[in-house]
Amino acid sequence: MDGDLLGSLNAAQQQAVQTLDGPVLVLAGPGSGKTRVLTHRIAFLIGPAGIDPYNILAVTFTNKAAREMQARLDNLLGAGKAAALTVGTFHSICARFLRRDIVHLGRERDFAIYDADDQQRLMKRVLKDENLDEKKHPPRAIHAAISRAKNEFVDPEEYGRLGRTYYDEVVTRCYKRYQQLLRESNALDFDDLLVETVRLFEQHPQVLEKYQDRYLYMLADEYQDTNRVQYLLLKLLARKRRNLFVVGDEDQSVYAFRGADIRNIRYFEDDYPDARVVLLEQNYRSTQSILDVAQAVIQGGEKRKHAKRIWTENERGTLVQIQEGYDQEDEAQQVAAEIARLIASSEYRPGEIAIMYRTNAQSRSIEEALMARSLPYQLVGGTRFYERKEIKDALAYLRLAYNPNDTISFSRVLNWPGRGIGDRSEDELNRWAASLSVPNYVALQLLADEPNTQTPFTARMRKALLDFLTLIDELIAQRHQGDLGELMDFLFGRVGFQEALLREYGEEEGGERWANIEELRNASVSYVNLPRENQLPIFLEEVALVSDIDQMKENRDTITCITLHQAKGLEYPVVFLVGLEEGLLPHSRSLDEKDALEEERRLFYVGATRAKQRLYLFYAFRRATFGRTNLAQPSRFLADIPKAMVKPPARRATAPSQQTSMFGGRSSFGSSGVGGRVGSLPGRNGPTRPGASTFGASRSSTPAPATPRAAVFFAGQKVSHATFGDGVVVSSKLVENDEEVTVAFAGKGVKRLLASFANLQKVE
DNA sequence: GTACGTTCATTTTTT
DNA sequence: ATGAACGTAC
Repeated sequence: MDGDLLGSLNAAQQQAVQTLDGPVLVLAGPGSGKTRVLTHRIAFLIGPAGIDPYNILAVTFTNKAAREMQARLDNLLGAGKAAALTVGTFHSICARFLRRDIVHLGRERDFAIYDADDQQRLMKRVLKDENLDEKKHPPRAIHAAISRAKNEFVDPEEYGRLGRTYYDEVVTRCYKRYQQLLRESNALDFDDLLVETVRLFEQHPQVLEKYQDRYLYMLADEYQDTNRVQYLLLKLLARKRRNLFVVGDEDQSVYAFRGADIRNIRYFEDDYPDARVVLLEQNYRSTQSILDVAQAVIQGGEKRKHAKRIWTENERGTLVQIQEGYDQEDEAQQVAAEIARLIASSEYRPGEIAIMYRTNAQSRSIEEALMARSLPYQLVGGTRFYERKEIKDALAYLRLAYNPNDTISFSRVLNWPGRGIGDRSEDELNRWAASLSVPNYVALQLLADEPNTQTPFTARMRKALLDFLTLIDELIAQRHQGDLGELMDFLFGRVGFQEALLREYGEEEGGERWANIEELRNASVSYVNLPRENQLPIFLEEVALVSDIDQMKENRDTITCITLHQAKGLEYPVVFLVGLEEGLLPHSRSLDEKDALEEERRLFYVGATRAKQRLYLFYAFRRATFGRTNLAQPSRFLADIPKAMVKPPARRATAPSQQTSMFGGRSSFGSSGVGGRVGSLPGRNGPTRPGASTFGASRSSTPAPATPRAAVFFAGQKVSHATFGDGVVVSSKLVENDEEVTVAFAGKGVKRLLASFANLQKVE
């Protein structure tokens, strides 16, 4: 890390870092070192300015970014110097505030945090309670409306006042019931974490003042992605001292769907007319070629208020490459082939390469292609660890041990593993508890304490329910008696977790799921040093608030497969953007809204500017969605890239009689037909000769009909040689009944060998 | 109350 | 294509 604090910064960065008091708005382009500016500013405050880190609050976009910032500060200042700094996402910071002060709102500290899945379940319960048809009122849609309202800081009453239509009325009713159930369960959903914090500050000025007096300096990253509630939070906290330092980039705003509002940048300038505005326009990350392409795409859109002039002193570098695949498998295949080539030539390591896509569903074909070549990769996103059913079930028990009134967790494990409590019993319990207006757990306690009360349960139902109550109470007792790990051991043994999984899923899958549970058990060891009472709550909170990107393993040397959204803030020497087609990027759901379309464009921009040295843009000629294949049109954003900015297309080894060149027959992207190229179907035109050209390595399983023999080796294949040892095939071509293989040997350099002669052994 | 079969929706993007 | 959700049969 940098030796001195300021020497390594340019003039604009220094200006931002050294501003001591007052509001600062930093408008920073991609790769302009804004993370460094934030970190160095904190270091500047703690060091030269002599501010106690206890008095600084930094909001990052992900928990991963928070951890990295702490690590950098340790490097700059010395380990532990910045330990008292408050740094994290809005959500984790608010959760912390609320644990401390939610009692001012007349609520309990031990609240549960509901994630997307919990929210969904709760929503279904609401629709049931309100006698609404799920078909007619999709829980997702209603919940989305509620979430939007919360992000705008609109409560159910106001929502009702604003509403005009029947649908508004339905949402209002659901919103009210939803909040009521949350309250009964002593739970907050993600949005509530922020909303309730603002409410706390507004209703209890003395609490707000406590925080205002503590946080003398505040910093926020990715400011363009803040929503109204987050904006209010910053505004309230900064009102007294006005030392608010925000960093953002309008061109990278890609979270409007969850309420992010670019206008917050303008509001900042309105709220603080004296704000110092710093522009960071120099890019240190990408080559000129990559920046040219990114700029061409972003400038093809609407006019922006703070149009920055991004520039770089970096070299021109390799030209950006646009490439068509026949379908998603071929696209993935070509990507994998090119990656294999880059790795084989020792130019790049797997960890320096990323593949980015619009939707998680696209990862599948990519994964398969990488797997087929034994290329190491990691998938960010998809089904997350903490969203697996068995994990959620285990967590539900743990949550009940902390907060037995948590309705969603309660109903989740009430009859898992099966203990004779069916839908009938559950419905009766729900209704009975509702009639007493108490949570289910409390209702069960009443049932146990007063055996003579009139209840709707048969003797058998009663026994099953009371057994469940005993189980919960044992868990609660155990939580006070031992460490988190011991609680888990007790839980798994008591409910027969492993047996239940094996019974339900069989030997193989059940075994895998149990292995996941063991992994969860392992995670508990990192909490053993905390005071016993804090282990469970802190564990549950972290589990609820970690994101996928936080889980990313940085030290592993693997190719990263990631959505464009999650890729924000990251950088890689080599980036592949795949699926650049109409309907995918821009996504079909954003086609009829101008703002949404512009957001898609920015997403493209974000993806392209992740690349440091090499950028590949891929699209497919046809693509399967929902099991149906359709012809695809190249993304309209590709049409904004002048031809001179991209590398002339690589000629495929399987060149059909007609052209395969992607520009052929078309004046530009986006328009004109795609006809005449069905002939480029790989595998139909004879054998593929792996490695014969950059993108020719499409290995088709279709047998080669008319060639003497097929190639045995392909780019990326690991081989071993008697003299040279282990190596990786760079390329291979067929020469007069033999195969000429170019191999990169570890430590021995690149050799050209004849397969018949060299006795190369395939490894794996 | 489970076990199997059929249907249906699912794909934006996430703290 | 795949999995969740619902239905009918034991």
